[in-house]
Amino acid sequence: MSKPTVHDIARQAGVSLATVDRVLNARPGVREKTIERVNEAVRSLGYVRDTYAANLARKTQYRFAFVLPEGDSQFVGTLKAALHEAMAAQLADRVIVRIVPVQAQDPHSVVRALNSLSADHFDGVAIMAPETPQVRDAVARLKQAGLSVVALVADLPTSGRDHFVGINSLSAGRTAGVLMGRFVGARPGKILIVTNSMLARDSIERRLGFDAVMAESFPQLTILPSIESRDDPARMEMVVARAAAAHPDLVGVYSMGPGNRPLLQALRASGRLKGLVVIAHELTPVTHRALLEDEVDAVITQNVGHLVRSALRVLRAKCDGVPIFEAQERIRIDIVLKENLP
Amino acid sequence: MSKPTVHDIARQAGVSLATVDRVLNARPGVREKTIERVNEAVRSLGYVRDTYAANLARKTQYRFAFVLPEGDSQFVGTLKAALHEAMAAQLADRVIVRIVPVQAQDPHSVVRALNSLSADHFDGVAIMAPETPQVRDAVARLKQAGLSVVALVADLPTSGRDHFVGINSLSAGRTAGVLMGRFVGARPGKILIVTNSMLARDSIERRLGFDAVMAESFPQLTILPSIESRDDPARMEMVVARAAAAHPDLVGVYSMGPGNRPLLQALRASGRLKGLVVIAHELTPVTHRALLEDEVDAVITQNVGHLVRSALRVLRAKCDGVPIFEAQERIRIDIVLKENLP
DNA sequence: GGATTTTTGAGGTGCGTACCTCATTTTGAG
DNA sequence: CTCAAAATGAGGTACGCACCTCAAAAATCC
Repeated sequence: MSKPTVHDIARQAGVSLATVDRVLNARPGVREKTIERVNEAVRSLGYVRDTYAANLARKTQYRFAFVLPEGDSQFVGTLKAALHEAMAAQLADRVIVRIVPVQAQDPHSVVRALNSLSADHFDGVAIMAPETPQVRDAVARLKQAGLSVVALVADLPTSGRDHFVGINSLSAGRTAGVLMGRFVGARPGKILIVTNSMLARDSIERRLGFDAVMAESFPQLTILPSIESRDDPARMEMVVARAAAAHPDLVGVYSMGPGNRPLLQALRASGRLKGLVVIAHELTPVTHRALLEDEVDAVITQNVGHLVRSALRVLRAKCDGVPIFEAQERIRIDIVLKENLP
Repeated sequence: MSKPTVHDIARQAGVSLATVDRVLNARPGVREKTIERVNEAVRSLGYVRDTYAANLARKTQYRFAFVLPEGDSQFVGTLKAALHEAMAAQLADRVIVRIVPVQAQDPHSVVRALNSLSADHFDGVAIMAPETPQVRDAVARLKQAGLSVVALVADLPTSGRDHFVGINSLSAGRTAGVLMGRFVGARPGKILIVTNSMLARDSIERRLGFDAVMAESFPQLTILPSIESRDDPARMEMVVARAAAAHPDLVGVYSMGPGNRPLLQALRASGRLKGLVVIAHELTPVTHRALLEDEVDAVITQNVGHLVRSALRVLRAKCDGVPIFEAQERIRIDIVLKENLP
């Protein structure tokens, strides 16, 4: 009738509770034949361990670290807010999270932070940082020490991380490209692409996706060389203003990453904003407001709530050694217009 | 250090465990002053009840019914699949769900189903059915009997349901309108709107949203009177074919509800499909495929996984009498293009 | 067949909470 | 002040599971 328990398994398999316990928790001292009998009972009864009761008994605390860029990035701000929210909501039971701020653009800072995380104090780490050889090695050390590691927002594919929680940058770039092409319409013109740094893997991939779609479907649009702001708002404003002035036939702007505030300021100052199709990434207070004001036409984003909840679920699953529920952990590429603002 | 327990509260408030228990579970026999003391301790320690331990002790089972339209609607199919998935994944602990199929277009069938749900067998109900006076009364009876009721996908605003899990139809219609207008571009022409029935509240609201955007921003487009299929695939094919033939200057089609398969078939047969902007609702195998084949330009949808998980969470929260976490329960209006297909 | 090792059983404890019973103390009314 | 009623305390049991110990049974070896 109701959920089978360990007692039911013991009865079904004709063994004692202690033996069931040994099998379920992979403790030694059980004959292969008996293990089979118990597993058979588990299968036939459809037993699933009550993880909450288990954790209650085990009085485990999942200790996770979130390595996040410090500074005044609005996206990271919303991410942190979502993290606190997820913890406050009882969602994340028995989970204690420590946020470890790093200077993301400085690999040494990241490595120092990662090396400070020992298995004595943490069971898992979520890392949002650009991929560098040093970071890759540090992740390998963490894995060696027995920690679970997930990459957050930006993937660390060669690092041996357990999982990546985030969206596919190529698809995100393609999505931005299609929206740009269709929103601009038939008129020819130039497209400006702005980013923080074209060295980051996700910038490269977004650009690749964007370019591919443009070449396939919108040949009437010319893409200008990327403009890099290098984390400097003043520089962003200057180069954008210059580009706007230099290209009277500009029809669209694609902002691939952070720095939307100075970008919009420069475009406003240029007096060209209303005539341009602007596509930006990440829904933050700035882009939210810009959507409402019709300054930005579309925002490609990922739900930060999903990001952190997925990261927490995956870390827990990895610690428990249970499989993850792939369909739930796929982060979607959200398209936000003024009309479907959350 | 770690999470405070009832023991900590008892100590802090200077009362016994029994008294804490009486206060926390609203049992009688405690002086107002003492209740205050305990609540004060709860607040100062930041105690939150461990709901899993609580349910373990209480050995409650949450018994929920999902009243869903029967028939071969693809959307309902994906919804059921998501429901089974959510139950299979240990997400829905201690929750047993029974799916109650009804003939959604027949109010009597719905009412009969609702009346069959007694408080002896169920703690809550999620209902996906059109709003009618009979349904409203049946919901009132359920509420009276002490069941929690949430409306699913289609709201029952006047019924006294506890919560609505779904998207705002007006916004969904506006979103479709903007995409239609911008994708069509500058060329003038006619827009065809197809739906199951213009009597359903959500059809009406989607249409209102769509029309409003069109009138505001895309005056060059003319909207034809809605075509209703009345759940009849053959009728759908016929009326769509006729409309396609009658309007050579058709530039777009907005499908507001079910029936995408016969709609697309008719459009294919008319030979006009490739030249039209087609916007449809709900991501199903049919619309998924149509996106991949460039037959449909955009799909407005809601994540069925979110829908069912949200419904389950809300029902649980209502049964527990705890507040719901609004931000997490807001279902987003997803825009799906070929490029950001999940 | 006897000694040794391996496997199994029986039972207890605790996790945080609910719910119960039975004293004991405190309070308020007369 | 007395006495009944109300409020509180002390303690137990259970939920499903993990983890522990010690004894008993079974298998294995020589």
